[in-house]
Amino acid sequence: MKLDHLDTVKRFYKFHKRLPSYSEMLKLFDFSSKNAIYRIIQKWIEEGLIKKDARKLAPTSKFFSLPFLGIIKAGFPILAEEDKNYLTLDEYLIEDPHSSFILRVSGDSLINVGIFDGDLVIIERSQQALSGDIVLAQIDREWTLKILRKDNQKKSYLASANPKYPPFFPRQELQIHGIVKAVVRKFN
Amino acid sequence: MKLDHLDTVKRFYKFHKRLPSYSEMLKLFDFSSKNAIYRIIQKWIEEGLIKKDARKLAPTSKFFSLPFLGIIKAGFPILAEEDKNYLTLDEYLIEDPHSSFILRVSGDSLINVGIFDGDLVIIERSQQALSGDIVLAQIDREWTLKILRKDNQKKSYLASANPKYPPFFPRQELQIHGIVKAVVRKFN
DNA sequence: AAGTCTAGTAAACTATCGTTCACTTTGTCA
DNA sequence: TGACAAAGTGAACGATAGTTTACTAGACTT
Repeated sequence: MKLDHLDTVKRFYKFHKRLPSYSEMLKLFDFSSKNAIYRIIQKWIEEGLIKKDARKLAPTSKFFSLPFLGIIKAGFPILAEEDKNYLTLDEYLIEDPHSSFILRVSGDSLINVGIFDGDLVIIERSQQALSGDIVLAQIDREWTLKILRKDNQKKSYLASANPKYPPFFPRQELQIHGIVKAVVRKFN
Repeated sequence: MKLDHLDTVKRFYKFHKRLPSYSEMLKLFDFSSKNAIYRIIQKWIEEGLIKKDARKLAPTSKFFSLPFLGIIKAGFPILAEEDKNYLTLDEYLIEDPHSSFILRVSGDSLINVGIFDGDLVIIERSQQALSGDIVLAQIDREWTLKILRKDNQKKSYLASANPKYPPFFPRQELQIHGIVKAVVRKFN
């Protein structure tokens, strides 16, 4: 597969975590006039891959992102949605980076909600957890990841998402430290 | 929660997709000498949040990433791993951005491998799929997302990960278009 | 064959970049 | 209280940034 100029810039970005300057692109593309670069950049700007503010280059999210092809209905053909749809996972999954962190899950107590042993969960420190939320909690001083439930007396307790484990009622106290906002699993 | 200088820069980055220049930081931090900025940047470089190459600033992955706190074993306390561990989801999940794309899954045929209705899957166009891989395939011209199996005669067929669906043997042809590399699910 | 696009070269320009040096203010700790 | 370090000011520096204009060679029309 041959690399065009955009691929070269993406490679540069991946390695350096920044866009190359015009003079750097001169070398990368083996050109000898900055004007050639200027024109190429203009084209990318029109295509929405790059933008400029205050005369400085910056990538757009289209630059980073993967094509989002559409929905696959098991048993049905692909419904390819709008042609130009792109997605950056970090942006999609993490709404408030400031108050979020990642944990690896060990154990099978949440398999029924599709959280498996080894999965990563993104947790947001949060004030208010609702019944049904999957929460990082401390129940009687012991940390755990479970589903928050409130019974009809509004008393909170924790439930597993695996029928083989019973619900946990706090003896003394139940502290909610965060809400699971997303799960992520990598195969292999 | 009060914003320190680093937070301000992160906000700027999130919005502009680039780091602010020294003069821009002057305004952001309300300083009046570039030297003050210079010193702050030096500190961030020592902390590994920012780096410089060819006199140009660039963030490191530590800059973007969420703290990876460790493993939570259901029923056991948090095992907080090494203090400084960071993770960027895009980098973690997508190995080859060039040949990857995203699809939203509709249907329950893969629930047993933890892929639910509405989840996003990251698919890599790939030459070689192994038995057991979850693949995007075309079986007798119909697109689907299933588990690839090979029987003892090395004949390929597709299986669901839901016992209520039978395996699919191709009448004429079976084309593998990609392998599912990761799943991602957002709550709410 | 003439005319028009496209993609590149070459050179000059200003603004801003990140750096450096010398000095001043503020805070901390003995 | 005095000393020292940390944090900020202010000004000057050369290097590089992105932009602009003018020109050229090849490819595509018609």
